[in-house]
Amino acid sequence: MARKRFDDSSCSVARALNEVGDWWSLLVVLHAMYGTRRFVDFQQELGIARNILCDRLARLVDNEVLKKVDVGEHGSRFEYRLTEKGRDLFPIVIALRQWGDKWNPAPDQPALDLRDRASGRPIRPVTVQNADGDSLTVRDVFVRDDSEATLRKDKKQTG
Amino acid sequence: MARKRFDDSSCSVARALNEVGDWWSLLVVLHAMYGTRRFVDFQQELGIARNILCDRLARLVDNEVLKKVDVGEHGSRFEYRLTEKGRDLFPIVIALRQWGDKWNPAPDQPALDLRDRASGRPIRPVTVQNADGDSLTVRDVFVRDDSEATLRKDKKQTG
DNA sequence: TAATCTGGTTTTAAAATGCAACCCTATTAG
DNA sequence: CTAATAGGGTTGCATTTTAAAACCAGATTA
Repeated sequence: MARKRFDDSSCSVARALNEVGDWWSLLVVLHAMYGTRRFVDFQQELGIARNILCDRLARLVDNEVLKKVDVGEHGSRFEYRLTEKGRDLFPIVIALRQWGDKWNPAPDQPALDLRDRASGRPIRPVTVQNADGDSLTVRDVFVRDDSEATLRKDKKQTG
Repeated sequence: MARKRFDDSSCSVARALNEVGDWWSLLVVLHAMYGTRRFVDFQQELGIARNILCDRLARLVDNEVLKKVDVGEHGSRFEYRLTEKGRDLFPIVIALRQWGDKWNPAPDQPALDLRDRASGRPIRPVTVQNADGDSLTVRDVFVRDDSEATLRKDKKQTG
């Protein structure tokens, strides 16, 4: 049988992956962040099959990550632009890029150098931080269980 | 034909997605961060097919996101534990969770409450920051092109 | 000795993917 | 005015992946 979906999963990570967790969607979002807006440009830059690109764009529009804008200009009639929800994927995309650059660096070319437009200086590595802005590892955090405040049972859950 | 792979892509995001960008891998990593280590536990918590779990665990071990440890204890003979590379996915997983909680909140239950173990206070939203620690949007950054320092040509590239 | 647990592999059917070909509208070239 | 071309898709088909369930084998427990 076919791929399982997580639409109604109690885990928000699973629900997020349901919207942008397949092979192409996040790459489409990435290129949209770099300024790509037109169907043919996505297609050529990504090397994605046209029907798959159609499907991904439609799904991203359905999920309100992109919006489809009718621009009546010569030839190119539609543009796909990021919504606020889509732009909000920025930390995820950058964190993925940094992880890839760190652990699977391209042998020949250097890592992409992203900089703050205002200062011209490089951005920081994306980290999880506490209220004071100190970076935390997975071992530095705990889940404050909801039931902790009321009743202690049924701990294990997907998510 | 089958799924395209990005092993040799010049884009580090594509290479990262090649390792953890499918439907299950990141959920496996997520549960590993929550403490899951044994095959059967992953299988039950995720509701994943056993053959797919086998494949994902093997791929994650191949990519050095997990390591397979032989523990000769009663019954459970292997454990899958996160490597440093795997633990380094922490910001990505948390950013995904926060994005999911923000844009697709579960109707009934509240968002997972992650806290700093030391202070007991909630963690911050994961953001991209400049050198001073100020949060940046996608519009606040630019790519310092490598060729910018030498020669200005051939701008467009996957990644 | 039988039942059970762990960690798989095999089989089978349903989806997803990639490629190429086709379609329709709007623009540009001649 | 007609032909060629670009944008944005849709359709058909062969190949891969996936999911589910059945099966398997070594070690432990009953």
